[in-house]
Amino acid sequence: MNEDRESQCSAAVAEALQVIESKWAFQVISQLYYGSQRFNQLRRSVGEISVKSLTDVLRHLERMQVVHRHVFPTIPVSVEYSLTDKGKEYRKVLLQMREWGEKWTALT
Amino acid sequence: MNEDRESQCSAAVAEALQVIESKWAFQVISQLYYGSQRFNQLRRSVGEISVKSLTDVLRHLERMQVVHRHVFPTIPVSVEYSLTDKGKEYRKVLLQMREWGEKWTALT
DNA sequence: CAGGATCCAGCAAGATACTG
DNA sequence: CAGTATCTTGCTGGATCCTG
Repeated sequence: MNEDRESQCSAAVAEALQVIESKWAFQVISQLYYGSQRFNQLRRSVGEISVKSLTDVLRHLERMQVVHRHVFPTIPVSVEYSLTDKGKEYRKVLLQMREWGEKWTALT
Repeated sequence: MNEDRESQCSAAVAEALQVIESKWAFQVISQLYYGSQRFNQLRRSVGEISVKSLTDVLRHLERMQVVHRHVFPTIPVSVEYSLTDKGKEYRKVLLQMREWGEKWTALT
């Protein structure tokens, strides 16, 4: 039986799903495709997101190794967020979504 | 400026994201790849899902035209759920997720 | 500036009981 | 069988205040 294969596949998809589990994740990732951004900068460009939500999603993406956090010891400190290679390659998933979305929304 | 292009792209991705917005959607869709299933049948194969949650996600997927609902006027009635063409093609997205997931979880 | 801590409202989602 | 209706609750996520 190929239950192992099954569950492995599910696990892989689950991992990908986790990335965008938060409703803000997609927007954050999209913004970071334009280049690294600082916290408040990101906050503004994303739009109506609370401090808590942004930190939450950033911590989440950081743990998933999709986003990298770089602290500059200036005064006051500044922190830059950028996509890791893993994060950059997630674009493929998003592009596939876009392709699907465009195909099926076109013929409403 | 290409803001239109931008927002169109976002909308397309948003559409795709909506499909799996519910945490059960992925499981339901996966099950339906095996073929159409009836309500309680689906309930059992998905696992620990409440009646409400299952009806909710099915209604949602139905409105997104990802799932088709077919009622057989037997006594008692039986209802079969299956994937539409739009739903079947969503597999591409899932496969892309799987590919990404497998690549990056392999090297933990 | 970049968050940590806390408080609270609102909704998601489960359990349960009932129906055509 | 395939739901609907209702009640209840746990957790999400926003607002606010505070700190290194």
